[in-house]
Amino acid sequence: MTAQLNLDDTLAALADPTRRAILQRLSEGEARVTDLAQPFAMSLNAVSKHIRVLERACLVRRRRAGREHLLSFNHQPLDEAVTWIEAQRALWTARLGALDALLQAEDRVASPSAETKGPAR
Amino acid sequence: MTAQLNLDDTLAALADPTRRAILQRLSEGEARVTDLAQPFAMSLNAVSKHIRVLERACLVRRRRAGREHLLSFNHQPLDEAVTWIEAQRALWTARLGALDALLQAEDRVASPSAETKGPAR
DNA sequence: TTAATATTCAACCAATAAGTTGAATTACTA
DNA sequence: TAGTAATTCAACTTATTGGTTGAATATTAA
Repeated sequence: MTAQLNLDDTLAALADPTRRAILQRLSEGEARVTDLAQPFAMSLNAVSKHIRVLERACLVRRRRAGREHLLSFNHQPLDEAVTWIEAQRALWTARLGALDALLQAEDRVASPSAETKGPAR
Repeated sequence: MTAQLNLDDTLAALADPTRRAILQRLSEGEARVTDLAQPFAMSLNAVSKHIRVLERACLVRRRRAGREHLLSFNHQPLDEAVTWIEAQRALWTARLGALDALLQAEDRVASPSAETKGPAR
């Protein structure tokens, strides 16, 4: 029931400027729903909904203290997101490396002797 | 008109497993729309739409060669995304560092000789 | 020229997202 | 106890998403 870590939810949660601003605020420390809502031009309810999205993505945790709900930042899903993105970049640069090696190999073949390739004419 | 780099679009584009799979494939090299669609259980049209979303996010580029459209991976928006995420983590750990320092300072006051500062009582 | 291939465009549908307003719940405070 | 504060719940609206099918547009091949 703990709405386990899920890249789809994490990235979707991050894909909204309001939610990113909320997270940014929370990465400086705990805050109440009302505090989080204050900077925004939307209703408290709207912010409450955004918070719920962040919770579903496990990016924020909630602790109740009387009538106040104290939200806090959880970095764990961010780690997962970065891991995925970095893996893509790694693949990409690996491929560029391989391509580069290939081109160099072609050079070694193409330059010394002549006339080996080309559409000629 | 080049649909400039935008974190919202980037993260929203990444928040879908089909699109991530497409990107993963493209990070190994160029491919046609049909090639990209082949592994999926959905229509070609659906994949075509996913590609359009990735293009809007500048995560893929398109080059036409006759009737074929050759798609390729562009890492730049990923860099931006990682930059944002890392910034949050940095804030977070900075705050934890500060909190830690604070707690240590309190320790120094509370345990040994006492009486150097603090709200006393 | 005709047929097949690669791709998009257009219209549609169901589900979800993002916001609203108003009412309900729960916990403090005077 | 009565009122107010902090928050969610419920219902509703509008826009977007992710998928479908069928037709249109180019380009290549027979």
